[in-house]
Amino acid sequence: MEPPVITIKELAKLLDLSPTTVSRVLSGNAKKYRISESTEKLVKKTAKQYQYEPNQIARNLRLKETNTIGLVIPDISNLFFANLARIIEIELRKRGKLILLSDTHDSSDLENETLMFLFGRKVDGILIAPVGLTSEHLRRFTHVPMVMIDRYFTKLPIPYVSTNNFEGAYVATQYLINKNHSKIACIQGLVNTISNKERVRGFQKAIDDNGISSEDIRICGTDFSIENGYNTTKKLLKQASSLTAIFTLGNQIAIGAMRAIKENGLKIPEDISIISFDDQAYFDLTCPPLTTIRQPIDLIGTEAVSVLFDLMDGKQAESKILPAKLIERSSVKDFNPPSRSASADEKNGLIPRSSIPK
Amino acid sequence: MEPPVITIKELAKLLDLSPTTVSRVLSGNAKKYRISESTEKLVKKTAKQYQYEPNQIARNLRLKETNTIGLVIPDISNLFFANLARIIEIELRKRGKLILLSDTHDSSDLENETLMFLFGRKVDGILIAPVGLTSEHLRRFTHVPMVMIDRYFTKLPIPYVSTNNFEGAYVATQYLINKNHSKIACIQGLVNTISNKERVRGFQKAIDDNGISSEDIRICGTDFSIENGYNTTKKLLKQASSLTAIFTLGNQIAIGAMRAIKENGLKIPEDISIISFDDQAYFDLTCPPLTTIRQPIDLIGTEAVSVLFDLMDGKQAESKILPAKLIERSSVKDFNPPSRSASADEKNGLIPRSSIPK
DNA sequence: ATGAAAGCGCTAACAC
DNA sequence: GTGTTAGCGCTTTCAT
Repeated sequence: MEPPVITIKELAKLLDLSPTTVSRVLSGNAKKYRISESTEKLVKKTAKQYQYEPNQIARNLRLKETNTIGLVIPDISNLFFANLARIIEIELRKRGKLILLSDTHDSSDLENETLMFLFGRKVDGILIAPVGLTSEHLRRFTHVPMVMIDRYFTKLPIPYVSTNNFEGAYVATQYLINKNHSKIACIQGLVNTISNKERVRGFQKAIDDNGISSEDIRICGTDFSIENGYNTTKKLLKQASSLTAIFTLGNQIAIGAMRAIKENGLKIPEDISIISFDDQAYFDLTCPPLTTIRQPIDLIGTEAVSVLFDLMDGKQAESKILPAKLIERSSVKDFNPPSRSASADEKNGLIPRSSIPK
Repeated sequence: MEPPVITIKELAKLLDLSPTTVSRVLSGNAKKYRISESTEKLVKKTAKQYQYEPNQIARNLRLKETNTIGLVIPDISNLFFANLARIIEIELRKRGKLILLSDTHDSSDLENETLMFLFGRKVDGILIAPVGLTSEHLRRFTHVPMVMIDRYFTKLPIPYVSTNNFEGAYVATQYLINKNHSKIACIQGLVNTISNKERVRGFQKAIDDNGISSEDIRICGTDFSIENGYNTTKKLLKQASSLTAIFTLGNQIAIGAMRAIKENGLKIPEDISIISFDDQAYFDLTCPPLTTIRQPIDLIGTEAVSVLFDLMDGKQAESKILPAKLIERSSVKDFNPPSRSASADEKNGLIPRSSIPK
């Protein structure tokens, strides 16, 4: 199992040339340095023959660039980030960059550690969806080209690309209200992250604009996980019996919420309506198909990469807030009592929520 | 925007010490070289003060190890791989390694290119779910520690960790047959990959073992995408009107298939039953909840990393085939004509498939 | 208890 | 057209 590695020096000796010449040919600068065609050919042929592959580490050290971009995200198994990672990978590959991936599991400590690592690796740039709870540790890295995606901090001199979370949440909430819901729970994600805060703000604004009493609504939940969606919904169903609709602030929260609702023998939307932030491919197949606010994931990815490259080129880089879009399916019913027909749950001996008086 | 980078040399000058001493302290070898406690403390303090962070590139060049593992997968936005990536990330982080991620989009060319890149980056090891169509290009990299996950080649001297695809598919098919299905279509993934071939083999074996005529079954489809699931199902529904069950060989294929079935106004499982390879978190929420064959994703990830580290330690490394598990939900009905009740589709003017005679 | 010097593999001034 | 040399930042013999 002999590693068949050949260096430029060895190649040079083999060819009875200097490493310089070999290097020049192999990095495509033969013309520029007027290397004779015969040597150029010979070098290339021999390199191929010996399967020469440049040692990028040495190259990086010399050139002070690594063609590597750090991608730092909170959870690669969340389809939102997985999809984002995919589009980013495509964009970066086009530009000849490789991804150094780090999953922070929503831990600021891991994030900080990771950034130190990436910094040590001399990545050319960083694309980060920060955990979002603290921002100060990011300041140390403002000298490396960095753009924040999804989650961000406005007070940092670091550009960002994200969804218009406020507007998306406002639209979702208004949609619920238009369908005559007023007893609404909002199950939020990681509490102090900006995307969460903006969504909550949008929710709250719509509630206020419509003159709905703050006693009618609930804002609860702790993070973007399935478990949070599940546990919070379970609690809500136990406590707030008059609830008619739930707004989940993330795709995984929605899964957990739907699971809890189902387990409790309730029907969506007959007994309780649900709408979620962040659309995913399978939401048209759930029971029932889920009404959502879709984020422009591909656009976020391409824009983020584009902004990062502007930054690396020393150009001016502007933050971008991209619009979200309501995808209407059938998980929200027009809550207009009295209900037209008894739901299937009566068979299970459960009191259908739709018959509970306001 | 001055990059606050300080090197060991500068630190040494500042401290009026040699780079050697500084290096020794900073790499935790103060004791070993009997550095005086006072200098040790001073060095550490100053390093911290100046936020010294070792240049890993230089370190790598010298040490010939990068603490980086290449992770090569066909599609990071496929939840199977996203989940795999997550568990692998966790395991590698425990061991102080970073991930160089590459998405090959099921292209052997990209895969080959990527491997060259990774090789040039001198990754310590490679975890790869190869595209799986060709294997020869992998031979060039047999000198770097590598383990294949999910897809693999038995003829290569490279260990692998995967699911027992044959058995899983056999169980799924037998399950269908036990429910009295015989007109079954199998929508496959990327045709020549081993995971696909093994699943098809399991399907075929169950068919044969039960004496079902090959004319009753269909094996079609091209790859693991949602689109393939959708298009193939559309075609099947048009052509094979007597079909009673579909076995999809991947989670994304299942999404596409369900979407096509739904679009055609058919009901699962009343009109057509469906079972899928590769369970995902949301499959208990689809309409109806999907019966699946679950792969032990976490185990695949931890085992793969463990085998890779054995390899890197020069130890013997064994391939592993892990068991799959049937998750029974409600997308397969007992196909026992005559049907008990007319389905809802009659309202739409559609002839329910369940009433089509064998 | 500490330092000098060499070298990892590459590229780029600066020769000629 | 091609070669010499130096150096990227680090670690590690070998010295003292």
